Amino acid sequence: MSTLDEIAKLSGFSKATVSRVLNQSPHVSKETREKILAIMKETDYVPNRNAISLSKGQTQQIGMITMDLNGLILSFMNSFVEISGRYGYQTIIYTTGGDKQKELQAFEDLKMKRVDALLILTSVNEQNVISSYCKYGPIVSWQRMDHPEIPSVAMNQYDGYALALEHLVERGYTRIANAFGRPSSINTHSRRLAYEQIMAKYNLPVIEKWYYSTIYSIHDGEQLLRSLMDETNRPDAILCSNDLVATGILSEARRQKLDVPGDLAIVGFDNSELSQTLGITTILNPISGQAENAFLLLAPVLLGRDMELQPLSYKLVERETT
Amino acid sequence: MSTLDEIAKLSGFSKATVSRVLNQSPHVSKETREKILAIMKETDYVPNRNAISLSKGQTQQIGMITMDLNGLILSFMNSFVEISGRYGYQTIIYTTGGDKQKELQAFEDLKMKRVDALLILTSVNEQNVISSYCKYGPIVSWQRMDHPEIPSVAMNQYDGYALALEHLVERGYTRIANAFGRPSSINTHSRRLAYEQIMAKYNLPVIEKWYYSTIYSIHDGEQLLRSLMDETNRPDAILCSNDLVATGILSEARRQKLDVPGDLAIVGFDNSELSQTLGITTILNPISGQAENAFLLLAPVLLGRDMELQPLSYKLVERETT
DNA sequence: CTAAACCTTGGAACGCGTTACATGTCAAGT
DNA sequence: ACTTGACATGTAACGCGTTCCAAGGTTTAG
Repeated sequence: MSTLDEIAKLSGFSKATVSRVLNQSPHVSKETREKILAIMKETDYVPNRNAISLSKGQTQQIGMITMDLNGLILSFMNSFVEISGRYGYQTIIYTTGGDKQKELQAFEDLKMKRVDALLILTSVNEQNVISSYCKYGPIVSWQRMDHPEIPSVAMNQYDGYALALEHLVERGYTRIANAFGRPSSINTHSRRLAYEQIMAKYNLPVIEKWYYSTIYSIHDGEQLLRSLMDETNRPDAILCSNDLVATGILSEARRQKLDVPGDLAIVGFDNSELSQTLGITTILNPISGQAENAFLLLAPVLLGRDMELQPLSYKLVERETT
Repeated sequence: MSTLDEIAKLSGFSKATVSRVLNQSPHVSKETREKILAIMKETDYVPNRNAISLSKGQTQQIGMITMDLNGLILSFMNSFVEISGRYGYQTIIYTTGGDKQKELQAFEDLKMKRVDALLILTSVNEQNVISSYCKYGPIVSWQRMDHPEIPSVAMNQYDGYALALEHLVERGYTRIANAFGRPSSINTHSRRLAYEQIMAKYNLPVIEKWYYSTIYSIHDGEQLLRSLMDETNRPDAILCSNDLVATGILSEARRQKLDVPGDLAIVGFDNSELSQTLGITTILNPISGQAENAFLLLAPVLLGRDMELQPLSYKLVERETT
């Protein structure tokens, strides 16, 4: 395997000139360039990425931190890999499984310059631990972060939730339950706020009993509906924190012979493939757009130029469950 | 940002000794080690990954090539990232979108030593093009490859398909249709073979008309069943190439008021999350096991030691569609 | 015809660890 | 007392491009 040095010797030019050829510098005469290129071809020369990274001080790699890989993250990842690839950046995955130590490894890799930047999808370390790594390279987050140095591309779910609520109210549903996720999360807070404000707007009762928390999965959704079946005064609609929960509720409703949307309306969140397949009304969460914005936020540092973020908005996707 | 050289100077020892401390070499006295470690802590020293990669000649990174990211690949990826991480390897994603040139980039990265090895999930380049890169590092494939130098962890689908067939026959279904994928693929070939042999074994008719090809997605499944509705002599069971197709057929069957499994039995393939959710009988494809085997196949070159592959087998997962 | 400007190319240091080989020391073995 | 060997540490080359600065040659403008 030949090296740049060998090409230099074979061609009779200096390493500097060979390097210029490699980097398409205009300061090389045509003949020289051609001679050197010919020799490169002959000797099957390929520059060594590690040497380049070492001397340039950057790797063209972006680390992506996530607890696990799931359907939602997939679409984010897809778009992010796509757009960053377009600018010559590779994406490298750090799945932490929620382990703080493992997650820290990603931050150490930023410090060691294995990656030029980090994208946090979900993280478990304290924010001040994370922010202490900001000096080593740009970090952006999907998940909302309360730190000025770490911008987040997550959207305020207030708008999306309000959209869903208005839709339900319009359709005549008044007894609306909420399946929230993590009770302390910012998203839950926004949703609750939206719920209370919209209900107030239409003079509808806010029933705190119908705030359900820590509902995340299909299974949680199934269980939630099952527990509701025993009650006499049941809600006539359930707003879910994601499409998985909506799926669980829907399949349990079918099992219980409830008419959807007659007896019960269901609204999911995210517009995942699952909701498309099953015909669940949901809120389109512009995830690809957020992924692109994540990269655009890194651009100032990575590419040295500001790039305008694209404006994003939630959309209601009406299907058969409302 | 301090360097190894600075640590050496500050501590009064040579670079070699500092390096030994870093690499936990036993040939350093306890006091020396402690002194050096103390100085490292003080100066917030972190070794530079690129320098290490350059001098060691390897990056501890494995590239994963795929046309796109989808549900099935997710579980493969999850396991692969997990096991390779356990041995200190990072995974870096190359999504090609089916573009040959983009895919070649991954192979060039192997040549340039950006990655130590490659894992092909789906590729579009000719096998002899791919195999010409074997000399630059180990390459394994999920997708079956007909090249001696590129081992594949894909399993012969004959067994899985036979399992599904035996199950259907046992249940009394005799008019069994096949929804195949790519007609020329090895998998389709194995499935067809299994079909013909099992049908022969039970003296059941093989109806070539019921070989459907290029059926991949939910949408394809829906369409297939719709077209079947017009026929007078309908199959009483459909074996699908994946769970997506089964999902499509199932939801269309519901729409058409067909009784599943009374009028029509459906068997999927892969045991994806979707099939679990919807209660589709399917064949469990041990994907995580294949992912682990993929890494184990790289182990001889990467870790310098042979590791035993784990034996894998298909399993029938009975649910509500048979 | 000369000075300023430009183009092409080279020299050498730099980025930062790793490692084969050499040296010096001290204790155990005979 | 002398050899053998284990152990701690140093020296210097190596891995491979990049880039700043300088220099020689040529063209252009005045």
